[in-house]
Amino acid sequence: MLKLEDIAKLAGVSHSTVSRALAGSPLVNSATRDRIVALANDHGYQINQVARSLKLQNTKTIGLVVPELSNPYYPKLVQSIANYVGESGYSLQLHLSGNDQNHELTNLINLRNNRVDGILLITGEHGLVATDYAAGLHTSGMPIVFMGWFPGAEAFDVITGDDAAGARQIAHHLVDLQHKDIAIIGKPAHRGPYDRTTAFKDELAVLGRPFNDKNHLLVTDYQGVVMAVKQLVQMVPRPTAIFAYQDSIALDVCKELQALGIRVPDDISVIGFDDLDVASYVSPALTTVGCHIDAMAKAFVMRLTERIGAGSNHIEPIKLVVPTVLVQRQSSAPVRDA
Amino acid sequence: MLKLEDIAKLAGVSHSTVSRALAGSPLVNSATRDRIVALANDHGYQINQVARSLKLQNTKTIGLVVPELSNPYYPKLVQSIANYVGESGYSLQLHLSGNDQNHELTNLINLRNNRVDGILLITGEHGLVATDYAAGLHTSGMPIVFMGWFPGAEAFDVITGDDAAGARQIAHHLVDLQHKDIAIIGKPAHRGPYDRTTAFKDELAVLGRPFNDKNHLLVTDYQGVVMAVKQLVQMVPRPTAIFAYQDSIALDVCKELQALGIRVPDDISVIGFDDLDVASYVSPALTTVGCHIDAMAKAFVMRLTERIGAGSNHIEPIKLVVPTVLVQRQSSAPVRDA
DNA sequence: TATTGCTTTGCAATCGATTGCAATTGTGTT
DNA sequence: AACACAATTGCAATCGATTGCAAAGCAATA
Repeated sequence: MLKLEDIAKLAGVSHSTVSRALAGSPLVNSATRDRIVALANDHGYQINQVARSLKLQNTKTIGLVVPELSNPYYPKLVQSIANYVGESGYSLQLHLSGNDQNHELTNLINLRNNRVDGILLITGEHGLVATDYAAGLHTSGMPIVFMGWFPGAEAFDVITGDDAAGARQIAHHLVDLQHKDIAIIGKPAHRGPYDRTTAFKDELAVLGRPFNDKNHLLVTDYQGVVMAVKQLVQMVPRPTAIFAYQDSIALDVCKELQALGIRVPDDISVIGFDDLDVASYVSPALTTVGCHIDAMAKAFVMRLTERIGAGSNHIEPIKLVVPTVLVQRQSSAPVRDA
Repeated sequence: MLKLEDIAKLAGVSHSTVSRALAGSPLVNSATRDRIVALANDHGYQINQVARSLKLQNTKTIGLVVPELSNPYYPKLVQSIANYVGESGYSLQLHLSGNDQNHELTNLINLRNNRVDGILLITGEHGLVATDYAAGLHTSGMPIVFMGWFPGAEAFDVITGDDAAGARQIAHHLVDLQHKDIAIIGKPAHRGPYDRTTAFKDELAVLGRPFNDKNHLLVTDYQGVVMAVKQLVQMVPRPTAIFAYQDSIALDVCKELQALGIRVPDDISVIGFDDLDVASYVSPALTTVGCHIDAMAKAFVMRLTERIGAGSNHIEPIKLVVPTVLVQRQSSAPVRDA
């Protein structure tokens, strides 16, 4: 692999001059520069970014920690993030923290060893796991921006979808459709007070339809959904609408209801949260709430590059909340007359 | 950020000794070693991988080039790849070449500048785009493994799903179900002679049901599918089965058929290719062909680490073909009596 | 005490770039 | 011809690690 020195010999100048020439420095005679650039091209010289990084103390690389890619929500996000990172002239180092995020700490240590210029961290079901280490990174000056809520997030740059607002939109939608007996199916909340289900219940109360907590079925996996749906259809009065904590659960719920011969939305309306691509494929297409993932990714990346650009200057942490949109499809309908 | 020198001062030794101690070298007195390691931990020393890379001439990083993540086939792959890459002790640098792969060359140049230890490249619709550059990398000794077929692939390590075999499985399946009037919907083939549709037609001929080429509708986007489906249902005789080149198209086909009041599979059977997650969510669940993505990813990564491990020794290129599985779901059924 | 040999440590070069400063060259002025 | 000044170029230090080789320390042996 050619290095500056080699081009320098070919051109009969010193490696300093080659370095300057390739960087387009005005300190080198333009004729010399052109000659050097031509030589470098002809011989296929390509800079050694590792050496450059060592000298300049930056790597032009951004680290991304994301739980996993099986849940279709993440790939959409990563796609957009990768595009913006690339556009900003950075390379992207991808680390998966895993479903249970047990690699989060290792991921961060790796990123620090690799001296990435900044870190984007997407939290998962368990919020932020490597809290202390992340905080240490932050105070030691490593630019880092989070996506997702977690306790203590106020001290950092955090971007989230407006979960609470989305939940409220769903509440309004169901009330508009005259639903009175409403159920929630979803995992226990790991994201703190701004949780979707909490806001949903609160808003129902505000709208004069206080939520009955025995209608909140806590499930965590497919088996749980199967059980919950069985239980739910036998309730008296039977709920006419179900709010599932996330689309993937909503899809399973629809499947189970249909398996039991119950029609969606004729008998029961089902609403999800996330607006996955799948949501529009299934039949009936799922009514759900989502936010503009690309806009979110853009803000995420831009905020980080700002921090990187600010160098060691202190920047006040901010919280960015991205608005949500209710996407009405076929799985929700007005309640039928009894 | 602490460096070896700093720990050396604290311990009252030279930075060489610290380097050896942290590397667990037997050349340093065990008492000294323990003291140094303790000091390093206490002060949170973390190695500078950039400097290490420069000296050792390796980065412990693998580059991955993949077209995009919106097509749900890729995230599954990337997820598995990322896991195996991590397990092997490497970091992963992710580059998206884009739908039309117009970033492929830039991606490769970047990876080379960054001196990754090896490259995994997943080709897309257009096969390999940056052919010359990739070949140059290969001959210059950069370990590189491809996934997907492209002209001239014989000279490199290539891993593919057994597209041809999968297509043949589908042909058999449809013939078993007594289908005679069969249509294909799919984009023009960019992957050369081993193309899915080609093998499909060939096998039908072998089975005594020669395919009529006017039943092959070439479409490239959603609008195309809409048109094609309209055209198809008016054919005389009307095809009783459709083979879609890939799941995403099959899903759109089902949607359109249903919109026109045609039942799947009662009136027309539809079969896809890829076995995306979505395929099992939709109604009716899609019959399709897939291969074990995780196994494929594993082979992909292992082959690359082998190449990296072999250093500059010449290794014969190999072609790895991963078998496919026919997944029978609800979208295919025996042809009805007229 | 001098010699040998082993264990442990440090010196200094090296990886390939960037850049402040000094040195060189060339041009214009008197 | 002598000098000032600007435009180019090169020297050498630096980034933070690894490692071959020399040197120092120490114990055992003659």
